[in-house]
Amino acid sequence: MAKIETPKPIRGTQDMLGGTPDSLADRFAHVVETFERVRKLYGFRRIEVPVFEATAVFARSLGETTDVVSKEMYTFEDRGGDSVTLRPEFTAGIARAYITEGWQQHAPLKVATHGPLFRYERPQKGRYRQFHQLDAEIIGAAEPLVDVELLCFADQLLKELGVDEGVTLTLNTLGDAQSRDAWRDALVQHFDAHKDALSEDSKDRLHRNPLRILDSKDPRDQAIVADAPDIDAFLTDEARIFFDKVTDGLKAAGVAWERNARLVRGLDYYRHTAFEFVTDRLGAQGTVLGGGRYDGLIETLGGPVTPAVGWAAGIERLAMLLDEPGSAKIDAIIALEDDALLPLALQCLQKLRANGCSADIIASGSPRKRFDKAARVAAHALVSIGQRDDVPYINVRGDSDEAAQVETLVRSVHE
RNA sequence: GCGAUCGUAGCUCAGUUGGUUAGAGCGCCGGUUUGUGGUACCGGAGGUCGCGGGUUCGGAUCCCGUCGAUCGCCCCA
Repeated sequence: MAKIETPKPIRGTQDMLGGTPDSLADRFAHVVETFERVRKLYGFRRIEVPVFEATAVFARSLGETTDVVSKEMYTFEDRGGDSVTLRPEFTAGIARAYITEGWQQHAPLKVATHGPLFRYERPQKGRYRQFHQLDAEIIGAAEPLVDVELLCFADQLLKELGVDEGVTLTLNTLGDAQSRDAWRDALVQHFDAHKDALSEDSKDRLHRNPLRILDSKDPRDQAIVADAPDIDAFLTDEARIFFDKVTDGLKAAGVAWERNARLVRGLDYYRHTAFEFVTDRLGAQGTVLGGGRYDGLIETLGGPVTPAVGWAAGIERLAMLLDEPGSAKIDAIIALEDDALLPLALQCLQKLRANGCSADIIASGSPRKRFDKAARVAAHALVSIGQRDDVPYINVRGDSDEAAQVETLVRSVHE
């Protein structure tokens, strides 16, 4: 008989198993739980949006020339012949839902979600083809206060996760459409003048996405970038005032930040506030949480002119920054030393669980060695069940409060 | 898409300049202690040495290709 070959997992996907002290699965869950808790503190409503959308949703809102759209999307034709795409990010789908589901009636609307995203990229540390993000958006509010609130949410989340050490908020403004366009023109002019000295990548970026030259890592670009004009000189009065209000608000709220005049965002729809929480602890993937204001996006998707701000955070990246949570002990582990007593053991198990005590049982392998196995399980109480001279016994070992409770419950089963 | 490193039991890894039936620890299964005992002893199962070619009398070991992993470029959370 030919051996059945097990299909391999898809490149860039991960399987995660919890239950060990350093397990990614447990850290992952902890990040999501913390997000859910803090999200409620800030009054963000929970939403769910589809994992796939009509391709146009992403192509139009992210910009056709962005790398994400031009070469990283999982796009395919469904059986009906429609082009659909696995979401590479959250914002576009949420903006679409805002328009098509009549969520405008709730504006200003604070929403949050989390889930898997898909991008066809070369996997490396902190970067996967199926990855997961936390996401928060405020739609239909133009005030800088809202940007501040969103950043406070992000800041508190990182603090509660205990990853704020070594993570800094870097902030910039891209101005309004007028400011941004003027700045962009000036940058193109500047870089075009030094075109020959630019790296190959940046020559390409010059036409495709000139703003991105600013954060090029290529040494050849550094000197030219250093002389490039900042956005500040091109800000309209309104854009300047807006940014000042955001920074004043952060100061009042006690959120630490640093200005990075070179910070731009990869996607076309950003305006005004742009920010990233960055760290040097994740290799090449420095950004742990990033976002900004995208006032033009909803209009681009065929909706009414609607201001909005949002951010997304990589769950895997946050999980990697978490200090080892330490494996949680279960309350009781039962060692079944005589299979004849299985019914009694089951009664004990169910009694414990029904009363809120976590419990598990070792009942496989040599009965003799089951106690030894159970003793190695991280548990508050070790319950051994067996019989001697045909007399059943239950022993409970452990000296914590949890162990005492376990003993009481177990004794109540077997009198 | 480009570059570098790596790929041996379920897991972590040893395998000297290519040379007989490829090893260890952990885990798994069983046995020993007639015992209330977490650390002991003995035994067992489990490997197409990622996959495919090539060089050679002979390849886990050398060469090429391929797939995968890791790290970086690009891009981004």
